[in-house]
Amino acid sequence: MKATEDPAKRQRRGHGRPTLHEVADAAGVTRITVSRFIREPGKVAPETAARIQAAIQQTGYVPNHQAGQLASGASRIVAALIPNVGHSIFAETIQGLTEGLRDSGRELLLMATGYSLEHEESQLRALLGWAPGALIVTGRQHTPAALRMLRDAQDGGTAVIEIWDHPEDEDSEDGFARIGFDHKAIGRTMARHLLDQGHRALAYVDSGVAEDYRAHERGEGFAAECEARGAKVHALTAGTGDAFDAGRAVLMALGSDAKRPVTAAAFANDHLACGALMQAQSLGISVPGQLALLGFGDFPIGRQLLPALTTMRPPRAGIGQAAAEAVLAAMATGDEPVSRTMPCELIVRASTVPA
Amino acid sequence: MKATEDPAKRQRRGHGRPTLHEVADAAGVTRITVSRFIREPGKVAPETAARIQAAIQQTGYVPNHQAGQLASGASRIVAALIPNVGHSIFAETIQGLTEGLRDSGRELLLMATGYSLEHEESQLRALLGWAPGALIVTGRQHTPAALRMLRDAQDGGTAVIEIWDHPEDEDSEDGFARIGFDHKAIGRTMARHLLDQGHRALAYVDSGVAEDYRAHERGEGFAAECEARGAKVHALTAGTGDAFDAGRAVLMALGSDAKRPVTAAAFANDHLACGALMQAQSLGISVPGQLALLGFGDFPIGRQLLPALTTMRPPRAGIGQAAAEAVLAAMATGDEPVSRTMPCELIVRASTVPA
DNA sequence: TTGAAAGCGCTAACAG
DNA sequence: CTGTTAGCGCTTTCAA
Repeated sequence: MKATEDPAKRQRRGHGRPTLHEVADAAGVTRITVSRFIREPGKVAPETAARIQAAIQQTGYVPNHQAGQLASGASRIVAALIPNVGHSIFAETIQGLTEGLRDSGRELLLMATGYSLEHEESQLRALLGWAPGALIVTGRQHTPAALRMLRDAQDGGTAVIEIWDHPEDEDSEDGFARIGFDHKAIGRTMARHLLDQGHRALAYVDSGVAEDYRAHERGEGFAAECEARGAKVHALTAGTGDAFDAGRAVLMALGSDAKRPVTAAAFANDHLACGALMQAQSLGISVPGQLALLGFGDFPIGRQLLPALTTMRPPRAGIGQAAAEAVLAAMATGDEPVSRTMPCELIVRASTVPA
Repeated sequence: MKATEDPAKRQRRGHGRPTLHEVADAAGVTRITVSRFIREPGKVAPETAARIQAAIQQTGYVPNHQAGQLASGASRIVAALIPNVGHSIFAETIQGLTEGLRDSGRELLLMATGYSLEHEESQLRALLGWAPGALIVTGRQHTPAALRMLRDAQDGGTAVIEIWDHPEDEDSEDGFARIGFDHKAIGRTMARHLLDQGHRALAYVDSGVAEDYRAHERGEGFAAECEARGAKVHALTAGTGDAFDAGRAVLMALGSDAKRPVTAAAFANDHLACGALMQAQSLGISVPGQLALLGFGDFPIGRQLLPALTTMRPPRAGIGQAAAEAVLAAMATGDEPVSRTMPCELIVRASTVPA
C-alpha cells in the first residue's frame, strides 16, 4: 500500500480522470443528477445546475462516452470504410461526411481498405466492435463474411449505407441503402457523347487499380454502348504509378499502334486523361481534331488545360453529405436509411468538341 | 413479463448482439475463459480453444470494445484532428496514418477542424470523451482551453503529438512532441534559392485561408531572408476559390502593377503556383526568363507543366506514418512520444532555373 | 426535482 | 488451465 493516499487520485484501475462522482461530490449532489444535467439540463433546478456547472469547470470533467454508450445502448459512432483516404475523390467525400456530421454529436470512425475486400472484412470486424450506430461502406462488393456482418448489423438496428455505387437494375439489390450512381450507365453516357460526335473507333482506358471495379464497370458500359451502335472499342489499362505519367504513357501506346486508329479515348479518371492531353500537346497531336479525350471526375486541373477537358462530374463531396444526412435521419428515427441517386453530370469542354 | 422468453435474445437493455456470456454457454465454459481465449489464445487448453472458436463462429460474436476498454482502462483509439480532410496535403497524411495504424489493433477517430481553432476546441472535447490512447493534432496553435485539455490528457497518460509544424527555436516549445518541419526556415530556403538566382525584387503569395498560419510563417521566413539580403519583397494574398484560378488571378495582378517589377514569385502552395504558371503561358510571359515561379507542396501536376515547377517537397504521407509510429511506440512503452523533424526538400525544376 | 438500486459487457486480480 | 469476485463510469427504471 502506497503512502500516497491522495484523495484526488486514489482509483485502483481506470484512467485517473475525474468522473461523475467527483463532480457530484464537488457540487454536493449525487452522480445521477450530474448525469441528468449533462443530458437534459432543463430537468435540473437552476441553482443545482449552476453548482454542477461550476463543479464541471473546476474539475475539468469530460464525460466518458464508452461508459455512457455501454450503459445506454445508444451509439454515437458513425463508422466509414473508404478505399483510399488520400485519393482526392474520396477525400472530398470524407470531407463532406465530416461536415455533415459536425455538430450532430456523432463521431466518425474511419478506416481505409486500400481497395482490398479482405482488408474491408477485417476492418469491418474491428469497427463493429465499437457498436456503431451507422456504417458507411464504399461500393457493393464485399466478401461473404463482410456481407454477413453488414446484414447482422443492419438486423441489429445499425444504419448501413453503401456509397459511390447505385446500379439501376434491381438484380443487384442487396438490401442496403445506396447513395451514388450507376457506373455502367455513366460509361454509356460517356460513349454516347463521343459517338454523337461521329467517332467510330474508340478506346476506354481503365484504371490500373485492379480492384477498382467501378472504373471497370464504366468501361463495360462504354463498350456496350459502342457495340450497340456498331463502333469499335479498344480496351486499355493504365499503369499504376503517377496518374499523369500513366496517362502520358497510354497516349504513346495509343499513337504507336498503327492497328488502332482510334479517334476518341475515354479514361477512368481525369488525371489519366490530363496526362494524355498534355502528352498529345507535347507530340503536336491535335485535340480534339485528331483525337478526342474524355475524362471522369472533374478534377480542377482539367478545366485549366488547353483545350479544357470534357469530363463527368460526380458529386464527390455531395455523396458524403448525403450519406451523413441519411445516417443521421436513420439514427434519429430508427428506420433504415433510404437510398438516393446522386446524378453525375457531363461537362462538355473543348477536348471533345471543337470550339 | 413477456411471454417471449426466447433464450437467445432475452436481454433487457443492450443492443441485442451476442455477448461473451452466450459464447461461453455455447462452449460450455465461463465468460472469463472466452475473454482469455480472445486476448491470449495460448493460455487456453487446445480443446477448450477449439470449442470456443466454434462457439464464436456459430454465434457471430463480435467483442464489444467499449466494454473492454472500460473494464481494462487501456485505450485502442487514436484520435486525430486535421484542418481539412479533403485537401490533398492532409489527405495523404491521413492515408499515411491509416496505413501506419493498420494491423496495429488501433482505430482512428478522425475529425476535421476546418482550420478553425474554435472547432478544434469543441472537437477535442468530443474526442476526449472516448478516452483515446493517443491524440494527434495539427499545428501548434490552440485555444487556451484546448491547450489545457491537451496538457491534461498528456498528464493522464495519453500520447499527444502535434504534426505538420516543428519550429527550430526553443521558445515555441509547448511540451508536446512534434512531427514536421520549421515553416519559417522553409520560407528562408525558398527565398535563398531565388536570391541565389540573382533576383532582387520578389513576391510571396500567401494562402487565402486566413487561419493557415503555417503558410503565413513561410511567408515571414521568406521576407526575412529577402530583407536580410537587401532584396525587396512584396506580399500578396491569393483568393479563396479554385486554387488554380486564384493563382492565375495573382499573376494578372502581379503583371498589371507597374510599381511591382517583380522577377520572382513564391507561392503558399503548388496549385497557386501552377495557376500562375499556366496564366503566364497564356500571356506569353517567359518563365523563368521574365518571371521565376516557386511553389510549395510538390503536387504531381507541377512536374507535368512546361516549364516544370520548382517546389518544396514536404513529407506528406511520411508525417502521417511517422505520427503513427510515434504514437504506437508511446502507447506500447507508456513513455511520451518523441519529436521528429521531417525534412522538406527543395526540388529544383525549370520554372526557376533556365535549362 | 432528486435519489437508490441494478446492470450495460467486459476484464484485473486472485484463487483453485 | 479455469473460475470467482468485484468493479470500470455511466444510465435506466422506479420510487421518494
